[in-house]
Amino acid sequence: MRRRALELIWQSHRPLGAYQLLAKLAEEGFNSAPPTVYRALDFLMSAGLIHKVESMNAYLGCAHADKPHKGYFLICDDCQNVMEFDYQDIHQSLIDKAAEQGFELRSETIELTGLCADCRTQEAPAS
Amino acid sequence: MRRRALELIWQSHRPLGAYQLLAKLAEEGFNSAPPTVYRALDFLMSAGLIHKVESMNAYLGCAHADKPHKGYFLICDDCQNVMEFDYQDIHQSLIDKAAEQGFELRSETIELTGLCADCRTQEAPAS
DNA sequence: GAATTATTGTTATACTATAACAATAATTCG
DNA sequence: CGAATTATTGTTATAGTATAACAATAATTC
Repeated sequence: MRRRALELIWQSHRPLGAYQLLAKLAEEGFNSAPPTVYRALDFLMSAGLIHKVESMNAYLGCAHADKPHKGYFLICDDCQNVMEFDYQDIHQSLIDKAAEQGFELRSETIELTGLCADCRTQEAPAS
Repeated sequence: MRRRALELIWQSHRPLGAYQLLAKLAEEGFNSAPPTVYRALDFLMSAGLIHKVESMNAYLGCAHADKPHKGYFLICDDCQNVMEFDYQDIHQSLIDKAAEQGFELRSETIELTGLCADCRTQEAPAS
């Protein structure tokens, strides 16, 4: 059931809401009330296999399940596609910046929105 | 009513949930059902006076209401206090990083958690 | 001061998430 | 093995966050 949840999240190239996932699982006969789904999501998150996109209340397969705990996202306002990226420079800058204020960094939520290359092209018809 | 909402958010030094705000307004006689409060929050956000902390579903007074649209937060896991900071280097790096992928940046959600200086001291009793 | 626009009120409901307890399945270890 | 422990899933109810849709009032414009 967790495995199937993960597969469904992976298959979607945009973030999936918990209840969207629930519906898909239900279609397949999994008798999945909200707690079941949220438990699966929690498990997959703590296993570092998915991330939560806080600004969308949605869940996304992690692009590199090896390195734990960094989900930096580029979210297209138009098509909702999400690109995950990893940016060591920024990570280090944030650690340093936090440390300057005596703050010990534990987790980072970095969610950027805008227009992806494809949608920019489409929104500028007369180029 | 928007003014009062803003004052209440400013008075709180940690992020305020919409329903917490609603309760405070109700105490003062404002007959504020959820839509009223959310409308005030939307207004204050689009005016650049407050930010939403996505990872907490809570709202926070903006530390520099002049420069629009940048809310970088350091959130203490322990005491929930939030420090807002502005970091031009990171902002520029993000723009560049996004542009590398053909992405036109519009908004940034940067929410960092960890331990603030005070709470670090307290959690390390034998120092 | 009538018409327009902006703001607030009201009711109902949708969406997101968890608490609390029950049942079942998997694992451990004598 | 098989009882005890631990992990996972099922079930019911409810808490918490947010918005739709329409009504009423207040402010502004001309």
